[in-house]
Amino acid sequence: MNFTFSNDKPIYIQLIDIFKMNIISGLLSEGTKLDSVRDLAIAAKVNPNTMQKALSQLENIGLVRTERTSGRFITNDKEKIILMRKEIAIKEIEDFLRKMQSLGFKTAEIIQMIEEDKN
Amino acid sequence: MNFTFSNDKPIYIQLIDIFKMNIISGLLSEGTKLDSVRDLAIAAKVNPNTMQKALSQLENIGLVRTERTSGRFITNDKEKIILMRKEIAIKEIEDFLRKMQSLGFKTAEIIQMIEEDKN
Amino acid sequence: MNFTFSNDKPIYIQLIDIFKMNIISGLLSEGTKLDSVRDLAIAAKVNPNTMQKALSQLENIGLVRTERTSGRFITNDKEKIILMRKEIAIKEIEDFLRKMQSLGFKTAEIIQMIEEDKN
Amino acid sequence: MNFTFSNDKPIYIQLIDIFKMNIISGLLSEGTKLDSVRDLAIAAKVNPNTMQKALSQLENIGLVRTERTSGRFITNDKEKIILMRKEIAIKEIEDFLRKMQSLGFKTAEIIQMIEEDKN
DNA sequence: GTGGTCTAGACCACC
DNA sequence: GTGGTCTAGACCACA
Repeated sequence: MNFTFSNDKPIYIQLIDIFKMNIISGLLSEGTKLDSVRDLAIAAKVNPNTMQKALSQLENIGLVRTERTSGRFITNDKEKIILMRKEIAIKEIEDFLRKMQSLGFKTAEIIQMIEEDKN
Repeated sequence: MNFTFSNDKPIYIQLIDIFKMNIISGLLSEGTKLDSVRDLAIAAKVNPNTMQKALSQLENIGLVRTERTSGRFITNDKEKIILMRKEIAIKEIEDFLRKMQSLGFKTAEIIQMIEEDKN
Repeated sequence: MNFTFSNDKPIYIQLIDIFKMNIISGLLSEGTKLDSVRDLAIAAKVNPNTMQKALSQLENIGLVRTERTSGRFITNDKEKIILMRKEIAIKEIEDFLRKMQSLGFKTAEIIQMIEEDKN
Repeated sequence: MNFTFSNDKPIYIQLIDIFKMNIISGLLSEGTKLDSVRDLAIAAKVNPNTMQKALSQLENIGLVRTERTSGRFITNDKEKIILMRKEIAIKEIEDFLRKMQSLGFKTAEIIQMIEEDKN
């Protein structure tokens, strides 16, 4: 797992995003057992409190489940993961289009630029 | 000029963005004299120092020129403005594509979703 | 660190210069952790905001790196420091020669005067 | 006469420097009649008050003499001009050497860099 | 405790 | 009146 941080957003937010991405991409597949908070914190070179905060938010969203005695696991709910992927995509697209439109680009232009960027 | 702020980003950053957009959109055309710091601060319902901070950063980027005792002006450099629009667009597109790709979407899918969103 | 100010230049500019010189001279070596804004402000007998302004400009130049909650550090990039020393020197030399030449001195004369001054 | 201004120093100071340089270089030779404040102000694209301030300081130093009815003249005192040239040169050299030495350059290095810059 | 942001209000040089 | 600087002091998120 690749942990690199920018400093324009709180680290725990960036941790959450990293986990989300790794779950969606399948790098962390359903049911996988996570390392301990302490080990994860060490791996990410982050304060354990920060890692803790990220994980508990992931738990709130339902992407991670805690079992008191045996540790934390990625949810088994495959539907949930697919749904989240869709939700994030829609949000990203809308944000993107809104920004581009306020820059004065038409949808056709935007698509063209994406086509070009592909190369 | 419409000043409304969210609270997820510092006000001075939002001010910078507002000015940028107004410059790009042509609402503030090249060479225009800006109102005084104090007046702009009043208009935005913001402390003069906050407005000053935003404006001096705009000056650092080269979008605004300060004449010490006569006021601030939008750059005359039309090229610079066009360039900035392009730069912002490219940055937005790349960010967007990177995110979408790490969500596992192919360019074709992305374009299709944009097409659909249009409606 | 010796903080004394003249009043022909803004304090924050003088602070920047002091830090630069201390970095170049090695008094603040690469990677060093700086004291907190508040402590530095006290040491320099200056308002924390003023110190902050100086430090954030040093960050813009890339001489200082900020870690959001753990403090500020001198860059680790030794090359950058050497480069900066060189840049400042070149700028000073060019400024100096330009002035001397517009006073009507030839390079040979200038060098001779420097030689004499040495004694 | 070439009037271009930076904005790191007051304009009237820059005006004074420009006049000094032009006097020393001989572009304004001894005894020359200056244009009126108003015309000079127009030529320099500067507020007449600013030009006035510069000229009266030049008068204080004795480089310019005002004759109530017929206008302002560059001093006839050639010695004074030569002296001033020398003074400025010495000051510039000392400033320059002080700065270079605090950057850690030895006199020999400085001279070498000047030699190189010459090309 | 750390940096970051913001407000309020003052003073200054310059034009 | 203009921008620029500085102080004082408060509040916040983050670690």
